[in-house]
Amino acid sequence: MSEPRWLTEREDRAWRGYRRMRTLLDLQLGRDLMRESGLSEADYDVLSGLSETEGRKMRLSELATQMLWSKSRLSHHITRMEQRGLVRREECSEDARGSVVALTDAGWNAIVAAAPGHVASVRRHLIDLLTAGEIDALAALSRRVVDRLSGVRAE
Amino acid sequence: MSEPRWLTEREDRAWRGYRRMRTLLDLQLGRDLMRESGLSEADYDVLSGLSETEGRKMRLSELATQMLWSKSRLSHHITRMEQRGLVRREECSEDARGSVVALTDAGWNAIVAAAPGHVASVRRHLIDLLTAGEIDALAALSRRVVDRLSGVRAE
DNA sequence: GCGAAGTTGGTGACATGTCAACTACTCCGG
DNA sequence: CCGGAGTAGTTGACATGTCACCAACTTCGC
Repeated sequence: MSEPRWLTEREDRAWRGYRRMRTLLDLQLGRDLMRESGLSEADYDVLSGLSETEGRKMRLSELATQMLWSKSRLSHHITRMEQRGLVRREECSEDARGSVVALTDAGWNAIVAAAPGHVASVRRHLIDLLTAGEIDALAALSRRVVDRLSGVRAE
Repeated sequence: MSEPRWLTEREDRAWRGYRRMRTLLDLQLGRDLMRESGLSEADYDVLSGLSETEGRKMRLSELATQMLWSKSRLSHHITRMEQRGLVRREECSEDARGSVVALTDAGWNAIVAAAPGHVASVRRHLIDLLTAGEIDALAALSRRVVDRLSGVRAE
């Protein structure tokens, strides 16, 4: 076992910076969103995912895959959102094992009401602080990281 | 209320990319770490923070501030780590309200054993996939975001 | 010194996420 | 058509984090 390649000072700045940003940004965006619309980020993501699909409904497993959530997590969360009237479970006609999550009117209204404020919050705390070059760098770099991780199931 | 400034396509790529990266990277790093050393990322961060201080001990509130954790969260987590023998609570001589968290030998050994693998994991899944320019861009951009959020307590 | 106000850390109730079964169904080779 | 393997979703037990509140202590104005 050879001496590990520790991070250089520059690499360490990037790594620690990324971690701090992640923590603070999440917290702030979540707070803003909750205060303005009573939704958690998780709620917002579910509603947002559904709102973008044809018919505003989707198979549970498809939604879970798209969101990178476990089926269990999504199932629990959908149960809670269903109790709040934001979504509705429907039977799946093609596959009797499956179920479909559909946006209710209340859910649609909630996402429509929340979106402008949320985008503004994302701009205020992140996007508008970045140069055009940084925007593109962030997109490129995260794309590369995500692609590699998506290909590698376990290592 | 005017039409909100939605994200442009480039901005959206950066934002969604960032979010996916965050989710996948966390998951993978956490898995690697847990498999190789039996520590969660939270455990690692606590041990790492303590290991870098003079005397390997720190006030609870100081550690919480540095880690950007709530005192409550840290208190709960320290209780759990204490039960596993990784840290120890000590009374604070200067302030009888306070307490000090100290690294035990087991905790020190755990972080020393875990660090090389964790750094390798961070390199493999993030740092080594980035160009030098991207490293610096990430450091600069996260610095800016963090600074702004640290100044703004509530908005 | 004293009492109000702030700080420190701990606690319990609760929200959320993970993991490992489990049920019900589909798919496929023979 | 049957039986076993695989898949979809649910569930319960448990780990973790949040929030509100409390007790103990410090600090500060008077």
